[in-house]
Amino acid sequence: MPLISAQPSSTPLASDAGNDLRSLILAASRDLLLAEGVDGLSMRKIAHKIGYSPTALYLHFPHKDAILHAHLDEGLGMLHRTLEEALTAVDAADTDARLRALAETYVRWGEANPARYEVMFLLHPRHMERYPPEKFRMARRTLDLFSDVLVDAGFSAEVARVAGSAAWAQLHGFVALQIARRFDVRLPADALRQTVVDSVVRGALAAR
Amino acid sequence: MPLISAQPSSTPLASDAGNDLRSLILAASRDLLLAEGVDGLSMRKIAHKIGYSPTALYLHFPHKDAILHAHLDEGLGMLHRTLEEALTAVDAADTDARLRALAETYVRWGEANPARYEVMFLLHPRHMERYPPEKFRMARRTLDLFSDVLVDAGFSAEVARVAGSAAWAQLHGFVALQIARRFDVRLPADALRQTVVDSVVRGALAAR
DNA sequence: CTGTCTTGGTTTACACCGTAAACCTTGCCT
DNA sequence: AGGCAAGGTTTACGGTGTAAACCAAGACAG
Repeated sequence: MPLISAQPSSTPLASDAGNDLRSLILAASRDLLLAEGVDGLSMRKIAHKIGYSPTALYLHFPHKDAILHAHLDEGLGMLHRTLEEALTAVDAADTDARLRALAETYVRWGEANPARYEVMFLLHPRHMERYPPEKFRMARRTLDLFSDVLVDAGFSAEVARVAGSAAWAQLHGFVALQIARRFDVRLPADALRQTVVDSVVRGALAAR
Repeated sequence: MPLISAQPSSTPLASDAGNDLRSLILAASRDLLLAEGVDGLSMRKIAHKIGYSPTALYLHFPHKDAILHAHLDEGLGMLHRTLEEALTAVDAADTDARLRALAETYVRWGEANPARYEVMFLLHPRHMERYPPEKFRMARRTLDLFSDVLVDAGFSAEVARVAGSAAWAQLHGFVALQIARRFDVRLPADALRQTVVDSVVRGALAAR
C-alpha cells in the first residue's frame, strides 16, 4: 500500500481499468507522456504522481524502457486501428484512393499525436535494444497495411514489401520533421503535406 | 593550465588547428561523438579526455548544446559541400539527373555518417531551443540546393520551395529509419534506397 | 615595488536521473 | 505459533548538466 493515496488518471483508458499498481503506472506515465513528451517522463515523477516510491515501479516493469514500450504498443494499436478505419471509408478497388487514405491518415495521425509518435518511431535506438523481438515483428503489421494494398493491386510480394517500406519511410520523414519543427514556419503546411502524400502515392504505384 | 596533459585528437580537422581550449574541446567532443554517438557525449567525458575540469568547458561554450551545435554546423558544411560536388559531376541541363544526384548523395551521406546526421537532424527539439536563429536560416541553404534545381527547371519559387522541402523530408525519413535500424533486416537495402530515391525524384518533378 | 583587476581555470555543490540491494511489514498457510 | 512470500520502502551508487564560490598567476597603475 502506498503512503499517499493516488489520484486517478485524467484520461483513463480501457486498458488500465484494473486498480492494480501496473495500471496506475501506465495511466500516470501516459499523462506525463502526453503532457510533457517523452523526456518529461521519469521514474521518479511517475512514482511521485501515484504516491509510491520510485523503486516500486520495478516490481511491475523491469526497467523504464519497458514502460515506454507499453505506450509504444498502445500507440501502435491506435494507429493501426485508425488506418484500418480509413481504409474502410474508401473504395476497395481503387488502389490510388486506398494508398492516399493510408498516407494522409498516417501523416495526420502523427501530427495530431506527437508524443505518441515520438515513443513509437522517434525513440533513440538505445531505448529499443530491449524491445521484445516478437513485438517488433507484430509492430510491422501496421506497415503491412501499405504493402497489402500493393499486393491487392497485383504487385509481387517482394516488390510490395519494398515499396511499402519506402512509402512508410517517406511519410515518416515528413512527420518527424514536422514534430521537430524543422520546417520553415513560413512554408504552407497543407501544401507541403499534400505534396508529400502525392509523391508517396505516385512513387508506390510506380514501383511495380 | 590543465592538471593532466591532453592527448591530441586522432583526427584533427583544419577547423581546430589552434591550441586553445576551445579547439581541444571541439576535437575531443568530435572523437567522442563519432565513436559513441550523441548520447555518449557528456561534459565530464570531454573534460576528462582533455585533462580539464568539467566546468572549464563553460568558459568557452555557454552550455552543452552549444557544443552539439558546433558539430551540427560542421556536419552541415560537410553535407553541403558533398552535395554541391555531386551536382558538378552531372549534366547541368538534366533536371532529373541533378535531382537524382542530390537525393542519392544525401541519403548515402547520411547512412555513412550516422553520428553527424544524428546531431544535425535527429536531435530532440529540446536541444535546438537555443540554436541561434541566424544559423538556422543559414542551415537551410543546404535544403535550397533541392529547390534551386527545381527553379532552374522552370518551377515557380513558391512551388520549388515546397517541393524541395517535401523531397528533403522524404529522404530524411529513409535515413532516419535506416540509422535507427527500424527496417526489417531482410529487406534489401539497395532496392529500398533506390525505390525511395526514384519516388522522391519523380515526386519533385511532378509537383510543378 | 606594491596593490588591484582580469583571465583562466578548479572545487564544491545542487538537483536531477535509472536502478541495485537491503530491509521491513503484512497476511496467509501449515 | 512459525515460516514464508508478496508488496512495498529506504538507502545507496554512479551518472548527468551546470551554478557559485574560490583561487593562482599575470598585467598594469600609482
